[in-house]
Amino acid sequence: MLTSKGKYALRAAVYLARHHGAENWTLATEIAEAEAIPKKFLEAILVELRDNHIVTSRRGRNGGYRLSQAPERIGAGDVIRVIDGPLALTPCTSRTQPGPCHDCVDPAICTLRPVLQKARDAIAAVLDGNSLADLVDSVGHSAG
Amino acid sequence: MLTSKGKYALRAAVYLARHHGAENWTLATEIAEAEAIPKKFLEAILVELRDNHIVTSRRGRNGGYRLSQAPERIGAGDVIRVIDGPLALTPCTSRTQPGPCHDCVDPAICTLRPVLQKARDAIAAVLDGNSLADLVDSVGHSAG
DNA sequence: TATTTTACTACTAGGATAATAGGAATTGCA
DNA sequence: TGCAATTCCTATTATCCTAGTAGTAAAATA
Ligand code: FES
Ligand code: FES
Repeated sequence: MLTSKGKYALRAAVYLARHHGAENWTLATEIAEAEAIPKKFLEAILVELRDNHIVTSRRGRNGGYRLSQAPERIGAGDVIRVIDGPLALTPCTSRTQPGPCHDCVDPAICTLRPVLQKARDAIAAVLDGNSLADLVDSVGHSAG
Repeated sequence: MLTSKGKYALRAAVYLARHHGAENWTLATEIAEAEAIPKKFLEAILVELRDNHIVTSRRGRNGGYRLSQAPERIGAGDVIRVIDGPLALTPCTSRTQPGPCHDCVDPAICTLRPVLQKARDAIAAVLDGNSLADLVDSVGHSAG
């Protein structure tokens, strides 16, 4: 399951994708109200997305947030990874943040890993294969 | 990510699959030692698996645990669902425990659901498509 | 009846989640 | 220059979840 934070982040990103334009800065307040996300919580999320180069921010009057790249070039998986961590089901099958499984007796002959690896690949294929732009016009008819 | 509990459960189930036989009862202690799982914790896990008809138990001397069905008929996803909950990334995309997403403004026109639905289907295809028997002999060459 | 083994109930330490609060820093405008 | 808007930063909090541990009861067998 995604965390609320992860869902908020994805919804905010899709909102920015929907309102994406050359010099179009969107206010945190606007996103918070439109998507019913607690404002202060959303601010923290946007800062994390900024630190990970998903969004760009501008302070002061006429400030706000916008996507760092075109919505077509940002995958749903990119946003989720930043906020909720790796898509994989175990450290040993993560491609972006690989690590050892401390609780597996002998990782070299682990019987779980092959399946979990396939599961990760399947999840990543879907989440990385759908950009924010895809999500924007996916209501009712999701893309491949 | 799976929880440790979920991984323990899957490892225990694979152990039982590897030692599956007509009247072959395996001790919790044996599994715990072989898989380096805290014994008391494993007992609690096995009770949950029993309550959900994944394993069958027998008390007293010569007691123990065994799979309720042939290893070929139990999917990896079945075990994970019991211990870690739905495979889906959101309540709205769960097939086994569907529920509303309280934090989505209007679920009827949710832009996230189509992709998340595909993600769930992809995960479920892998995890339900691989039985415990598949896992047993999957070291190094995972099955389709 | 003694021993083995599962079953049940209760408890705990630590960490993660989902926020909230208050103010500092920056920018634009009058 | 000063004010207002807006992001940014640093705590703090309540609640739940995770990963166990401890002790005992119940059942089956020899
Ligand atoms: S080594 Fe990662 S699940 Fe076994
Ligand atoms: S309704 Fe479930 S993610 Fe929007």
